[in-house]
Amino acid sequence: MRVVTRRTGLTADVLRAWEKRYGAVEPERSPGGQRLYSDDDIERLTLLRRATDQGRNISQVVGLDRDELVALVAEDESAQVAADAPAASDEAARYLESGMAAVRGLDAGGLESLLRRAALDLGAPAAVDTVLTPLLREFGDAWHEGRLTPAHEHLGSAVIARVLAWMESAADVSRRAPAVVVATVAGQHHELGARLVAVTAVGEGWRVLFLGSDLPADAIAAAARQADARAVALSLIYPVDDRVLVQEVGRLRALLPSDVLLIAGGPGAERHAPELARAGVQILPDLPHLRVLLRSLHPGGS
Amino acid sequence: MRVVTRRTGLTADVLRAWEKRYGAVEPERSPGGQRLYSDDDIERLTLLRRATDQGRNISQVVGLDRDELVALVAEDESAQVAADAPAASDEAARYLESGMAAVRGLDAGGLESLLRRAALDLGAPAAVDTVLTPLLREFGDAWHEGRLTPAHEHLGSAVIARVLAWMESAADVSRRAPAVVVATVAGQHHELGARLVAVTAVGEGWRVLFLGSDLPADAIAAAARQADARAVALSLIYPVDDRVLVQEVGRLRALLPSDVLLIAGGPGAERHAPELARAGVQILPDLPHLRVLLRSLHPGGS
DNA sequence: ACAGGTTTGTCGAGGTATTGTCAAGGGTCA
DNA sequence: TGACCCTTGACAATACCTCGACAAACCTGT
Repeated sequence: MRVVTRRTGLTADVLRAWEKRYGAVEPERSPGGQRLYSDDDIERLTLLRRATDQGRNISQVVGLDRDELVALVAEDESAQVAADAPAASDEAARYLESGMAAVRGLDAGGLESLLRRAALDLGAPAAVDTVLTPLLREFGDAWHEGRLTPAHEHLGSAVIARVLAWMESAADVSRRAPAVVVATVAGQHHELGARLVAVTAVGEGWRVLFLGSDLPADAIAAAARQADARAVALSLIYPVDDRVLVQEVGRLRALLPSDVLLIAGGPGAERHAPELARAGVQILPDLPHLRVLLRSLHPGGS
Repeated sequence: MRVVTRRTGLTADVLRAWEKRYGAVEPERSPGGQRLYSDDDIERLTLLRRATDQGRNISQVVGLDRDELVALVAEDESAQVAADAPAASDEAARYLESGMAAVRGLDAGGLESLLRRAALDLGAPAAVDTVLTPLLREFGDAWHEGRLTPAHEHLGSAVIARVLAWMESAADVSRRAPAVVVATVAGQHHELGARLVAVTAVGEGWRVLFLGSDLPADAIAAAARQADARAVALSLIYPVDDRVLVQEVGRLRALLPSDVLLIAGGPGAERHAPELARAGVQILPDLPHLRVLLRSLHPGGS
């Protein structure tokens, strides 16, 4: 089945070889003898592919059951993430503290130059992971707990958005780099999450098409096709209406060419992880994971 | 196993050599004879690698057990952090190579965006120490050896100057930060050296007064006094006339308030180190040393 | 300073195991 | 009918394996 090769990223030959040689999956057959894969088969094959992508060798992982595979893949992939995830330093802690102080004093200019300095000092990946993201989260928490007024929170978020835009524009990328479409669904915080994704992708040497929020699936798919994108990344934060969200993402998946990877992250993605994964969406827990994934799609990043 | 080389950062050859020569680990074997490493093996190998990375030699650490290794590595690495010179990474090597390629192709725009990306990716200190400085040196060498024409060299230097200016301006610093005056004596390469110093100082949170080249001692002293500078840094490259250089620096020292530190670096400073040191000038061999010194004068840098 | 010796990472040659891919000839499906 | 899929049996490319040798870096003792 053609569908399966697209979904799993394996060639038809490999599919048959694995079945014949190791009995990796045993799909039903149509009356005429053609393979009919179930959703479980596809999931299993995808897991096997991810395991082999990490360097495992088929003959050794093919005997594992679903849960063991999930564990193995999670471990391998997170080991890889851990290998290059920027560690929180005490410098980062100092930036965080100064940043909070600047926000409390409504000192937008001070905050902006502080954050730009942090970005240059720590490097973009470390700054994003250990300063900007935590700061954003802290704004949100402090606001909910009444330690900051909405005005403070807005000011802080706006400055972070500006700094992210600066980082994104500072390093423009060759026209021939692979493209990724970054999109959101609606709302203002959404857009910040998407900006984080965009900066991360640019840092890995990708060409980024940043589509604002609130776009229907067709528009996103059309943009991806026109830009010849290799991937589409969605930032899902508020699950405004669960049903609609999952449905819309599913629709997008169907509209995209099947060799375009659809990636989702954020709380909204976590919550619906099972359905989304089954629909062929790659769920990522955080930016370091995204970084690793992008690198595996386009190693020549730097 | 591929997995192991990824996770430990050791090559397959080294893995086998250690096993054969020292019995560092003794992995199980598959029926076909391939090595099957356990998680403990991987941990142990990683520790061994870290120990050797710190300069230990294998034969001496290979006999230690896990806990001893952990202690040893922790000690070595913390000593390393104290020294905090950014280590050259292979990312840096890639940037260097692409940078040279861009220069050979006279692709100024490409070089500029590459270097800005490097700065954001690695962070300013690491970028300056492991990309920009080596690149500058390489331009010089290649030019002397006829591998680059003067035009290439000039183009490269000009782009580096622009990138340094961008880095310097990106993070402007609070009015209340301590100030340092950065000056040179004459010539165009001089100015690049001084720009490197300026960027380093800005990165440490200092307010920088960048005075162009070719200023007499009185003018520098006057500027330092007016800006209430804590230090004056000189980049001494061509010792145009040795006698004049030493004399002029001595005069500057005399004109400056005695609580203002006078710092000098570069080949010109190295050559006259004894006299200059005797005159009360602090000589520094490279930028990491400067960074440490600045930090000791103004710890709240970040 | 310099000739030996040791340590250690890397490479090549020659071989086996594993695994992806291909060609040929024929069947299935809309 | 044409596009797609099937099976089988090669085939080729990787990936690992061992062993032996080499070269650079480092350490000696003179």
